[in-house]
Amino acid sequence: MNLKEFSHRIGLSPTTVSRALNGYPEVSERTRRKVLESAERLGYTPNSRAARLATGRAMTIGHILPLSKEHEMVNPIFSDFIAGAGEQYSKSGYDLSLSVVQDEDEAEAYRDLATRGVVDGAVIHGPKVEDPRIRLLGELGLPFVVHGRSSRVQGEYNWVDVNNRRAFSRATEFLLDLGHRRIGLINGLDGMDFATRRLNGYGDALAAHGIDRDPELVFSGEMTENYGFATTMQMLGSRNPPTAILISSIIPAMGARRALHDLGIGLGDEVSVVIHDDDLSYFRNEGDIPIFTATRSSVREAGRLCADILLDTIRGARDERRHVLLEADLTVGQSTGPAPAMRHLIDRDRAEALRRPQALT
Amino acid sequence: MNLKEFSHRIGLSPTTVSRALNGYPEVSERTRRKVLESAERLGYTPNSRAARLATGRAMTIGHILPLSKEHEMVNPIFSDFIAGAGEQYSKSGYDLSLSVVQDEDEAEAYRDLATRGVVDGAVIHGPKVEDPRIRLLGELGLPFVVHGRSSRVQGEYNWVDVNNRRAFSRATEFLLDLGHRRIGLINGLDGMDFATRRLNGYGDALAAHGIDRDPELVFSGEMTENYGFATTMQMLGSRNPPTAILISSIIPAMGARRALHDLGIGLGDEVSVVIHDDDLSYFRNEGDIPIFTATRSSVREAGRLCADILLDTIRGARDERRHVLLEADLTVGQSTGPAPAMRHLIDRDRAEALRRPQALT
DNA sequence: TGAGATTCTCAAAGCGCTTTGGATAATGCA
DNA sequence: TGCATTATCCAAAGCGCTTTGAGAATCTCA
Repeated sequence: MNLKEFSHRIGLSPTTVSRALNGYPEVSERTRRKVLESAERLGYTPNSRAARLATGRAMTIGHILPLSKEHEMVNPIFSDFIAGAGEQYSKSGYDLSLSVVQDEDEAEAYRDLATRGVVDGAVIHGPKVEDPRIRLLGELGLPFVVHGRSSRVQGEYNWVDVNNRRAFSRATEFLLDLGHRRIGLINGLDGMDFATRRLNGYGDALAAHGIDRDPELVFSGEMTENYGFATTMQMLGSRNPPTAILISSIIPAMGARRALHDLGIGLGDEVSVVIHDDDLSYFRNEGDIPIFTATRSSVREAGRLCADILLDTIRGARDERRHVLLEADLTVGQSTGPAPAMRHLIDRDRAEALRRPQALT
Repeated sequence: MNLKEFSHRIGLSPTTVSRALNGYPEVSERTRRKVLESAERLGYTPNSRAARLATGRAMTIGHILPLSKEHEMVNPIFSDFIAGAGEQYSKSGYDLSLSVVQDEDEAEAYRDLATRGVVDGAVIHGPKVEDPRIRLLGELGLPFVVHGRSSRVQGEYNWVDVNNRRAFSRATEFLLDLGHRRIGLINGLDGMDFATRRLNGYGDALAAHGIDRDPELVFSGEMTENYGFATTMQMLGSRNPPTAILISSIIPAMGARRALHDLGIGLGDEVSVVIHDDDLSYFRNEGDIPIFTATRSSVREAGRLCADILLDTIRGARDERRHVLLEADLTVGQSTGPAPAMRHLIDRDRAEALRRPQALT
């Protein structure tokens, strides 16, 4: 049933019905109630295709999921992020359009989304250090928000990011305090902005303690379980292995744990591990004492925030840019302890305190 | 720029331009080339909102991601599935609309998608044993495909499923052959169709060997790491622990491995584990000898197949239903071995052969 | 060369909604 | 009661595309 027929059936003009349904003030409460009721009863729902053409609004937000030919991998945080964002879209009556494209076609995909007029805004996932998509969306005039930031892009834009640098310098400092001096870093893919910031945070803390960064202890790659396994194996098999490792995600941390197990090395005991925990719904690092000592920041919450910001800029007249910087608190779990060589040196009470679970914010 | 302006600029009528762009035969090749070229040069792309209204086609497939208030968890296979399906949609010029809703609102969400006319078809994820969505979509007249099946729903419909029963009876038989008699099952959530089929396959194999199903060895729940840990702990802490465990996904298998490790029990040695592996991109069970002995079936491929089938039924005139039943081959990895009590009884050569990696199809 | 067939092009009518500008009915105030 | 407001409602004009039905142009072949 279309508007014409529906309005005719209930003895009103299409105009009035449309106004009643869309909450315009020109229609009396009594009429509005009657319209809503009849729509429910007769099963009338306005056709969105027509509404979108008439209003010029797509009522849809675009997300692009790029797949690279080599890696063929979907970012494991993607689904949690989208769940968070999608929740907010639903609440505001927006739809979510997801385009899966080969990564070399990504720019074209954004352009397409914009010119075809199927979205009112877009989200940029996984920004690189110098990400061309930011400029592109700016030129296209499509409102957008970045999940993360792009260090080498100047100009203002909307973003929601974790304070990666701070989180990783905090985590590194924590390990340094425990007496660790050789600390490995299993980081995300080179070129990703978050990976760079984390590397810097790690480097900052080491530098503050006068420790040189050993390139043999720093890895970058896609965060799979196997990657965590392989890098941990490599580090621990070297002639000068680390006593502690920082890992950028809980997924490679699974691989690291496997490596430690295979080598018969005690986690949190002989080798300490601190992870960054995105609080993935199927992989909770929880319990009285979490398994891993971790800097945690919910990626689902980041999704919600991105959505809120984007919807705000789409609806809002004011043209200001909005940012959110999330702090990732460090929570001590079972995976960290005093550096082996230090164990007898460290004050017993202090060591005990450091092992106790607590938010160190 | 719109069609009117564009066609005027290149000295043609809107009709001709539209036909040229949409590949109708009424336009000469020369004209078509000229139009395509000019569109490229002048940056004209037809407005999809208008096209959708005019054609009555949404050129969009709907997926619904339900979130339950209690679990708050996103199915970890979701992103890989969607990546597979999305790939195919893109190739065919279809968009993918993703609705994130509270699970109690799911039926309403499908209804909404259909009546608002924003999708031409939909995919049903994670069907229950008796799933009302199948009937609902049938009534709505919306083409759909189910990823999985629903045992207690009669009537024909499109689906793509893994032969779960066969996979799990195979896996169970494999363990029985290795001499295991007490075999645990860490299964998916009760009520899910796939979980029921897997339970049946497991039960079939046990029954064929005259073994009663011990309810204390069967668990159902959401497949998180912690779930795998907790159930494994519980089983191995009982007075009559299993010597082998079947696990429905690699995620809880991580938890099981953690439990074994914590208890100091050797994986594949003292306790054997067989998993079902969805071949998640960030969690590959690979290597010369895979870590886990597993029945494997790529969920990404299932996504591709679902998309193909759905697009086919949307475009195709013929009203036949289509099914795909995927067989999950068993591949032997490092996580299985002869049952401890049997070890001295089993012929050495045979045991060796069973440990060797191979597809047993 | 011209009739018929073929190829190409076009004007105009939707698709189902929103929204403007104006008409009508109801209400308030003197 | 009469006039000015105000509260309701409506007709009609788009939104930008597709597609029908038909006309103009070109081609084919006797």
